[in-house]
Amino acid sequence: MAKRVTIQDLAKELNTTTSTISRALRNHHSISTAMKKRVLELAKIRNYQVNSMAANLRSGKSMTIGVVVPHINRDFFANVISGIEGVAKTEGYSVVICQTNDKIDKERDCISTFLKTRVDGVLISVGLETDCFEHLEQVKKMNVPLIFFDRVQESSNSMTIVNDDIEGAFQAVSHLLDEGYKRIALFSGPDHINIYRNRKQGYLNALEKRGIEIDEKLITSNNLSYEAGVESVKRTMKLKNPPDAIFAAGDYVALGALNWLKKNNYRIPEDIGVVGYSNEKFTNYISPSLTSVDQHSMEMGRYAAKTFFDLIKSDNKDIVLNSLSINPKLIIRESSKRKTI
Amino acid sequence: MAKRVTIQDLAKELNTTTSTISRALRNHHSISTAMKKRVLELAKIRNYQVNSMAANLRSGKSMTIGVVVPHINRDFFANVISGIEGVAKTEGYSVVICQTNDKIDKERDCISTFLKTRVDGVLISVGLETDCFEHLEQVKKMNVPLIFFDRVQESSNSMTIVNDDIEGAFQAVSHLLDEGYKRIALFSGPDHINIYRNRKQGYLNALEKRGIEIDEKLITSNNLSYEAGVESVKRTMKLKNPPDAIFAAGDYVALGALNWLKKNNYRIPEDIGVVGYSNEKFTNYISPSLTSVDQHSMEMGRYAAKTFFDLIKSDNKDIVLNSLSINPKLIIRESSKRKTI
DNA sequence: CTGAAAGCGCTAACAT
DNA sequence: ATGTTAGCGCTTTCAG
Repeated sequence: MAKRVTIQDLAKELNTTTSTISRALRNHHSISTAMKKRVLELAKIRNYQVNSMAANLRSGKSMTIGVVVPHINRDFFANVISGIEGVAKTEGYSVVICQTNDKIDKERDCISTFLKTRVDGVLISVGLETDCFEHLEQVKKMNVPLIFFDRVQESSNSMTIVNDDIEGAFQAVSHLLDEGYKRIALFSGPDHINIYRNRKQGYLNALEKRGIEIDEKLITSNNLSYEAGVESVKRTMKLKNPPDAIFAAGDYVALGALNWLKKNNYRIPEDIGVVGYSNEKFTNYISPSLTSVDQHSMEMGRYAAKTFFDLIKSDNKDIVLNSLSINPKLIIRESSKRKTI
Repeated sequence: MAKRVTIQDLAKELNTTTSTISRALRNHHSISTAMKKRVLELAKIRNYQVNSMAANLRSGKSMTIGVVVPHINRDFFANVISGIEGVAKTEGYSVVICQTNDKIDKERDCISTFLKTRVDGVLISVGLETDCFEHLEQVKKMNVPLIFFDRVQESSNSMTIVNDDIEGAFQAVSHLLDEGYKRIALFSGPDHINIYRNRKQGYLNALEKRGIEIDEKLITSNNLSYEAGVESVKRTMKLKNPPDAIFAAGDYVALGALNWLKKNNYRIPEDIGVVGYSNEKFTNYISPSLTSVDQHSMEMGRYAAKTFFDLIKSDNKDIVLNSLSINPKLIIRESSKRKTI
């Protein structure tokens, strides 16, 4: 690798010192306009690029936020990331993304890398497997701001940006009831993850409010994959008393269920209603289109990033920061709309 | 931010020097096992984390690969990234991802950030807008290895990892002809992007081979979005002599077309066949399921990463590295299978 | 407005 | 097997 141009090279060429070059490049007020102009011009000609490693080592900041998500190829997470990137950019920060595939080992690796590379903050949505938080305790121990979004560590006193998942699920299930469905199954995820426990709670609340008895047989917990949806619906529909609607805590699991139902000649929404969660783009593209709960993912990302910047800018680190909860929004589509019957 | 533990702290505590600590931590052969043990133990107790910024500044390597892709929420790119990450990890490298949303401005930003942070190499799939390559010339000017995958800069003499898109398209269109379709429309992307020009070429070759005349009216170029698919199919089906099949150079544009056709009561594949490209996961989940061309995305990522490591390990930088072309694979699904008619 | 000098935390010759 | 020393490229007091 050829030698890169440094501020020393520029200094030598302009018969000045590195301090002046450094200041000029960063538009410091105490440098004459004439000098700034000369420096900027030469920098351009010589194709100078600041060495962030050196700058950051010196300043003690990496100007980088680390983001940990289970899967980057989900619209929900991709949108959150876009939200984060937008805010980060205006602050001159860059965003480093790391995906865990819901594996706790990969999550540990990500955190470890972030700690070594000295990211200035970690924004994370934990994986399905994550029920132990030592690796995250490390982050706090090293005084790196840690902000959770969507899937959070509740035992922590860190900032969290979440949806009101109880409300989202409540709306979804209430909507199904409004449409005349009587026996609603729940496909959810592991209870140790806040969002799934809350979506279950919303489901329970909605049924309770209408005085409908809970049937534990209709409640399934799985990993929310497409395949899990196929599996669960197959089992559930075999019950003596099968459901006439399914509320799934994720869009992929809902899709698996929906496709199995179609293949087995159930009419949707006439015979059975289906509602998903997260409002992935495909929900709008399949047929019947899938009713789902939108989580304002981009907003969530923006808030998470803003929270980080508020945190590092506040001089009083001891203030108790409230967690933020965003109201989700039910998007009603064909898979649950049988009012006309 | 509290002071982080440094090797100096460890050195002081063990009454030795930073060199010894540094060597012990990196398992240098000239350090006694006893000392290594002491150092490792203390490091663990004190929760020491190497400061990569300092280490990299000193060693002149960042141990980081920068990956630039148009969209992270596409299965194709997500899989390529997974492939890259896998190889990178075995080499002790980390991967930094940056998405451009197909915008050239964002692409420039990404490259600029990567150059500043001194990534050791750049792997890129260029955006739809990218028809000017100054920002990429910069990379080469700074002697940073630059490797293209899928969407490449052809004028460059950099390494490229691509599919044989001509072959992929040829197979797809030949398959449609085999199924008895006569008038096949092409929805492709801008001609200045290699993959779209090649997929068009494959389409032309397949028709030519069967002695079918090309009808320019059946050839559309758009941005390959879902919406573009809707728009294009609507226009194309209004032709006096509409097509009985569509070969789309992307899955999303194919999906837009397919949904519009369904909504307008065309039977697929009976009335009209549809084939997409990239084998996104959803192609398997929609109905009718969508025939598509698999690009061996994960493999492509692995090769791209391997190429990078080969490059930095080879002492003779002047060897001419051949570009790599991977054979795509047609996955036949319901949307094009009407043989039984 | 500009320069001199120290040092961020680590690595790697070059000693011993 | 360990220590000494210099320095990666930059920022930032402190001096002038």
